[in-house]
Amino acid sequence: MHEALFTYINRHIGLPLTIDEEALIEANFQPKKLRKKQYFLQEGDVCKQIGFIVKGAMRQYSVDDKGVEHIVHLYIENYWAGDRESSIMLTPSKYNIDAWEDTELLLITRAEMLDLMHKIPALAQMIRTMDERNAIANQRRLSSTISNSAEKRYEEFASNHPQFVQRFPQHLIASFLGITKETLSRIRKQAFK
Amino acid sequence: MHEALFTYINRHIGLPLTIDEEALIEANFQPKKLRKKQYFLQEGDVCKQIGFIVKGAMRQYSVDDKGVEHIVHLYIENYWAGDRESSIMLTPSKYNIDAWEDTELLLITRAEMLDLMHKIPALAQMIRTMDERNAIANQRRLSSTISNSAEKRYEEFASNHPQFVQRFPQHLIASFLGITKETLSRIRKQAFK
DNA sequence: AAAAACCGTTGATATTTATCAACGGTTTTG
DNA sequence: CAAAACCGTTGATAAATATCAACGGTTTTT
Repeated sequence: MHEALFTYINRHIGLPLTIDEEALIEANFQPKKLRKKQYFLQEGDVCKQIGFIVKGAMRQYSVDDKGVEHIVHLYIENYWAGDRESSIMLTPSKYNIDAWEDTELLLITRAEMLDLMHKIPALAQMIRTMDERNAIANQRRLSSTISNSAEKRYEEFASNHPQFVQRFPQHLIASFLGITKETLSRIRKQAFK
Repeated sequence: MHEALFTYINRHIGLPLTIDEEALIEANFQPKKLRKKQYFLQEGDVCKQIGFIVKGAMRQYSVDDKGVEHIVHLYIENYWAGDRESSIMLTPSKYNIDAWEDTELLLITRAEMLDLMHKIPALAQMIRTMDERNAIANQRRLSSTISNSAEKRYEEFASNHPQFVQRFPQHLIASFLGITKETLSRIRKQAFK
């Protein structure tokens, strides 16, 4: 099960991991299975661990006063799920994260991760790269959200992330884009002619 | 002029910088003055440097097909201005950054910064903290943008960032929030009764 | 000091998007 | 396998927000 993680890490660093490093990583990442709909994080709890997704799909969302869910992140294989703010600040999370499909995760706490990063420089490098890519992706999404119409936002998303479009139902994609499912349905109909 | 940077760094690390470290930093950050409206970065150029703002105010924005500006960031003292995506990927930027007020900056290239981070561990730690805070702020902004109405977004922004509200004109704040200046004007009028 | 640019506001109107309700066709669950 | 939950769609309507044009009061530039 840890193979997927080794592959992921090796793809993001210069020299491949040594046997010893792999052993250290294996010892620190705890496997966990979630069945569809099970929670990984619930609003109000502190996010103590982050999870690398080996297999499956998850979503992160907040729930507003009216009970409406707002999807802030969608995750599939090779993504890291967690609430960074809660995890770093040790504050109760405003988000829920649950499994959309049956999911296999590898879990690690922030403290363990920091420790591992000291022991395995390549891992530290990988995390930095991951953070950068993440920052870039967030910047793009933010920019798209404040600059573009719902239609353009969807087109952009669908062309950049076709895997998500085919994997998650439309109403989740709509929420992720900050629009209602009805509006997305109409946008797609429109785009089709 | 570098004093402001030392103060900033010391506020974000455990032990204060040594004399030698301060000298090294001073040697690597190049002072630069921009007059109001001067560009720091123009769309199409690669962002080669990032700038620490010692004094002044700047804005980062894209310009759409219709010529409308969309403000993606507003900066004041103690902020770092730059386009991370362009800087890391060495791709032409989609953004402009210019001085809203006369501004004093300290500039450094990415390569120089990475080098400095190796030589001064505390600086590396500071940058990591800065990145984390930034990631958290972006996450919050994104969440607010997809979940809240224009009115709520403005209220949240005004209460979290009063300095910006008093320092930048309303039409820039509006653009930053992804709404028009007329809508913001009406929201404020509404809120006032 | 005059001219020009900038800024916030307002009114009238158009466009975009949300809301509410209903439906038929899945898929999941007991 | 029957009931329930889920999913996407559509229509009618309402609400939020954008657009366009104009104004008076700054502030900046010449």
